Amino acid sequence: MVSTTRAREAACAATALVSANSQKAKLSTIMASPPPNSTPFTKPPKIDLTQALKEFNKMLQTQPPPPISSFNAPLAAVARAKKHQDVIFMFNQMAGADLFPDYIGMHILLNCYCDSRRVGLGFAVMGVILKKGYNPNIVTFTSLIKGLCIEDRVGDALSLFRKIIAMGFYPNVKTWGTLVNGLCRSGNVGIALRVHREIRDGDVGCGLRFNPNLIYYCCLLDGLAKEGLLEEAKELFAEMEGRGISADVVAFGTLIDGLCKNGDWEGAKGLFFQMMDRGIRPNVVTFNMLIYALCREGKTDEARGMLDFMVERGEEPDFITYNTLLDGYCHEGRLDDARGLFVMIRNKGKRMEVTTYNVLINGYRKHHNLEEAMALFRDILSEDHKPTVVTFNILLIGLFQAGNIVAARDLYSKMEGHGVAPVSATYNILLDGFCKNDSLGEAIELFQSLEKSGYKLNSHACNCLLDGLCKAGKLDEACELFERLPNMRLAPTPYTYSIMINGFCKNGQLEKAKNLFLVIENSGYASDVAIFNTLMRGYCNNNDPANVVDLLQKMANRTLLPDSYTATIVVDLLSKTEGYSEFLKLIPNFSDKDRVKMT
DNA sequence: GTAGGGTTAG
Repeated sequence: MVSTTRAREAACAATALVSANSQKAKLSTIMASPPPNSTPFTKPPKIDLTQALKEFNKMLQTQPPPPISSFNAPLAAVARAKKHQDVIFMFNQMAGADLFPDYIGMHILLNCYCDSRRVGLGFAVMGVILKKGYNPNIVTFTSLIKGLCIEDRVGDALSLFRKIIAMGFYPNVKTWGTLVNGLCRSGNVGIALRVHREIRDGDVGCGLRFNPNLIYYCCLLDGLAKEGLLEEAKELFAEMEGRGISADVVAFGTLIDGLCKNGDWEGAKGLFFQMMDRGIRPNVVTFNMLIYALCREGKTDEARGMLDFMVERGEEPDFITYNTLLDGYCHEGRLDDARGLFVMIRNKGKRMEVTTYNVLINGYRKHHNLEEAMALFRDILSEDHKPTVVTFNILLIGLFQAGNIVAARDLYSKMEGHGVAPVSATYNILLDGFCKNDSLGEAIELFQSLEKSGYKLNSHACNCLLDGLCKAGKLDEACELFERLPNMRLAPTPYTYSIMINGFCKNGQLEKAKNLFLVIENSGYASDVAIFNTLMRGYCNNNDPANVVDLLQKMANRTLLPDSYTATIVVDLLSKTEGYSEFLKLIPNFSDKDRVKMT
């Protein structure tokens, strides 16, 4: 939890960072010179896909066909561009011409399946490799481990890793990196760290030599930092450097970002200076992280200072820099400053990103200035930009919030003409908007027409309509839809249950509310605090304090923490009912001040 | 010619 003191320190640190002239002077000398120890990570050259495909098609038509191995280069090029569908299409074309890939080609296909969440087919390709009399190697297994991680089959990935070691294969830094990165990305940072220690300390046997590199460490570092395990991250950073692997701008950036997001500005600042002392230039990403962190703390002035500072240092801000600061201003309600920045960006003469417009439009929308928001929308059109679906979504929300259903309808009807297709979020906005603007009929109509057209509606869409139906007192229709959810292959969310319970309560059907609650309880579904709150609110409003207390007791028994909404119910209960205050004290969780968060 | 590829917004 970020404390206010921390936030204040953060602001001071950042101010110091941008305002202290001596430091600035020092920084400028350091940063003007090229990094002394730079071993920059060089991105692979941009692949000319058109060229690769042309080459491929030419080979495909050549008679007699060229050696099979010559197909691998274009296949690899398209695979590297992550165009998995295209790669598979290419293999199909080859099959159509009776061309069967060689060992390398089969690995390209296998990896392609693994990357596109079809690890099963990856294993099938390995089957073919074996059938053809080849042996899988560590490359084969590395791809499969990645595929398993992508599909969240972490246990399988780990057991495959151990199995291949037992079979005498030697995982290398790429295999470890794949496994550790896959574990981190699938939310298993703790396991990733354990595996790392296991590999590092040699427990995996087989005489493995642990020779990690910067990329390997960065994967794990990022995982730890994102998970908020900063102590572990710092330790790992030290371990890495202790092995003679010097951090670069990315490694520093990863840790700095983690510290920022954890509110540790002193630590972040320290690292930032340490990095510059080493002659490693912060790049636009580093600055963007700092600007974001400052904005999040509400320190937009310091963030602006940071922007000026980076420009002074000759680092070009990108659209993320601008969007971040713009959003910071909007968040604070400083729409004039936002507009000023926006104009400044526009005057730079570079092509604006539509996302930049979207940020400002959303700012105006949030602060109920629909006129400015719409004016910006017209700017997008007149400046020959293309609005995105996000632009429309923001404006639709604004128009519905303003109760301007006519304009919302009109805008929606114009989307297609702008070449923008609605997405599920758009439909949800419409359904919710119609319901909340006394146009339940229109919401139902839209819902039905979407269903009829075979559009896969999501739970959120159903929730919108369910809420609309309940609030309009159409309980029977709501129940009908609720019962239809399984047919639509949708599972009710906690919010769905709350809507239904609330609907019953509001219409005086407390018994039905309770029954649904019991169904949820008995189905083994973990009720969340919101579901309890809804039912308790219903009892409270119906002057049934005994049942409220009963539910509070139930919550306590399963250590479900009350929230601020629970608190309002309790306050309400105490204000209108005498004799319950003593009883409430007996409820363990509620009387334990360390566990109750009622802020 | 096949495997990991790392930091930033919404």
